[in-house]
Amino acid sequence: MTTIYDVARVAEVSASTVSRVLNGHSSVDPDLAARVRQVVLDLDYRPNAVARSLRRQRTSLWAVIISDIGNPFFTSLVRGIEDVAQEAGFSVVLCNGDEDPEKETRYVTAALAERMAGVIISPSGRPALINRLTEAGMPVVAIDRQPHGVAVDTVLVDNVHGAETATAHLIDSGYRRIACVTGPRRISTAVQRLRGYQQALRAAGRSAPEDLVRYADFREDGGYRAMASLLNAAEPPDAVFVTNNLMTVGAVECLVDRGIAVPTRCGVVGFDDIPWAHLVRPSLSTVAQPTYDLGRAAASLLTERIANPAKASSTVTLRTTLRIRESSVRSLPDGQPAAGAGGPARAR
Amino acid sequence: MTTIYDVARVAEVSASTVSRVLNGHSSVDPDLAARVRQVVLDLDYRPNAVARSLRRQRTSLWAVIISDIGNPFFTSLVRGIEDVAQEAGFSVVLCNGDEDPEKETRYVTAALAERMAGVIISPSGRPALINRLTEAGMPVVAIDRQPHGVAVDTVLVDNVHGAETATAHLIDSGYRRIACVTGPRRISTAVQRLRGYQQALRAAGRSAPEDLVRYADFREDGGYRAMASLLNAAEPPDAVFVTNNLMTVGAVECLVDRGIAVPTRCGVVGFDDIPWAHLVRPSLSTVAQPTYDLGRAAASLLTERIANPAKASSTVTLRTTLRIRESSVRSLPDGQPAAGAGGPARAR
DNA sequence: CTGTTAGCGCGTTCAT
DNA sequence: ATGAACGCGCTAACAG
Repeated sequence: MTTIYDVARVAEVSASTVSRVLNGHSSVDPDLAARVRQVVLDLDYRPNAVARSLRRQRTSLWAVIISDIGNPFFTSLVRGIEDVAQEAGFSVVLCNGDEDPEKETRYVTAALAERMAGVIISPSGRPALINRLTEAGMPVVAIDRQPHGVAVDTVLVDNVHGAETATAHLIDSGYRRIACVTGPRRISTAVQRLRGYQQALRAAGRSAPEDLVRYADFREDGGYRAMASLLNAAEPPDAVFVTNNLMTVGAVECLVDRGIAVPTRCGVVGFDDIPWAHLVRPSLSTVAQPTYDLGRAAASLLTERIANPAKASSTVTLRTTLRIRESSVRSLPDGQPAAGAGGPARAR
Repeated sequence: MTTIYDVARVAEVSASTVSRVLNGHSSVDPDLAARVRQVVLDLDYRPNAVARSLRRQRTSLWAVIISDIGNPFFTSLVRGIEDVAQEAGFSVVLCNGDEDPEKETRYVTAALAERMAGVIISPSGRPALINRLTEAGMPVVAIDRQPHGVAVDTVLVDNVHGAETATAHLIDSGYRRIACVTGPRRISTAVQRLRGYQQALRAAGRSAPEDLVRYADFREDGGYRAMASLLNAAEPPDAVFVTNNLMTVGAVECLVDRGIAVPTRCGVVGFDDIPWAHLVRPSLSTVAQPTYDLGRAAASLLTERIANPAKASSTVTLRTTLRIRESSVRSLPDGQPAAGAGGPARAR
């Protein structure tokens, strides 16, 4: 492997000069610089990033620790992060936390050990992990989920408001026993979306009975089981608000398996879009998140934090959008079956 | 940040001893070792992986450069890789090549600069990239796609056979004008699956007319446009074999938009499963790949290659499985509409 | 079994 | 504007 000394020798300059040419921190005689650059090309010299990192005490790598690589919500997020990172001269490495605290811990450890430049994480619960990062002086941005009791830059959506809007829409559509399938109590997102659901019911003068609420794990199977449990109740719901995309898929599967027609016998609104939502029959009404922009916002916060480690931490909240499709509209005022945006004759 | 010297000083030993205790390469007096370990805990000492990598001239990171993080085919693959990597003591960083040669190049450069321990890549075409890696002595495994003219460990599925089976199934179902939507000519996977399609037609004594073949980009939009182009032909097909999952989704969308009933007026078989295939109506027949095992196989090859850089390169080929669902079965022998595995009353 | 010494490849002083 | 010297933190070679 060719080193900076090989380049220096062939170009007949010192290693310092080569370093200066490559990093442009100090001015170098143009002729020398040209000679160096030519030799770099000739020898196909590639600076050793490991040595550079050791010397500079920082790398140009960001760790993005997401909680489930299989969830399409995160893929768009990652694109947003990557685009900003590249502009700022960082490379992004993805770490699949997999909603598994142990895996997540391993990746946090790795990010620390590799002295990465920063971390963007959607924490699956434990505030201790975030603390380990911040205490080590690692620039951190939390995304999608609000860590408890830790001052850290955070990017969220208006979970309460989004859930409220979705639930209000179900009420307006004429559903009367509206259930909610939400995520683990330790995850802020699950709690906030449940709260929005409850507020909407109260605002409409309804009670928010606990027997219509289920706590699952944000996964497909969890959604399926929660829905099954709701349907087995003495008085089953006639609509359900599900607080993430994978659980929504599970809930719909359950309804299909039991032959319960959507939206006629049971209305459904999910949180997070799912890909190919338009291919699913009935097409699913969802609270859509600006995932790409969430990624961009997180990345921007991280670059700022890296540039200025002392600045006060901030929270950015982005707006959600209710996308009404078929699964939540029982009928139009004139009595015809609904065909909302994204309906059978969906526009491309 | 506490260093190995801090630990050495407090434990009243030399830095070498601390290193030996931590790495276990050489035996150390049990009492000393215990003392060192205690100090490590007390000080919360974390070895600097950057310094270690510089000194050892290798890291414990694998780069996994996948061609599209949004394609669920890869997510399961990644899990397989991660599981094996962890057993072997490596961490996996994911790089999203995004079917974009420029991005891919950047990540290959980064993997080289960071002196990563190895690379698993699904190359989006350019053999030059693989060459850059191997010439630099980087252990490499190609996955999903066969690089041209480069001797490198590779993990594939039996693309020709899988495509042949799928096409034969369409023939057996009574379709007569069977089209094929395949991927870019530069990607081996696209070529092989097309060849399987052609072989099946010839084996059935049919010609394989070029006007029923379309080359697209392995993405949803490409599949949509290819299908549209087929339907605009003078003699449109009555069935289509699509060589990857995202294009299959696009093709079905196109059929839905034009009101062409599947499988009645047009049969469809795709390659690669798609998630929630069971929620899509009609449910899609596909050639399923053992994605998790593909990942495991690639990771195993990489560990072997790292352990023995001189060994001859090998190719592992895994079998695919045809999953017949609704989209490819026009009717049962008795004339009733089909309800295959994964049909409306799908078993969980 | 342990400590001393050296050097991985760079970037950054400090002189000149 | 340039070069010499040093050290980032660690592990491997060598002595003892």
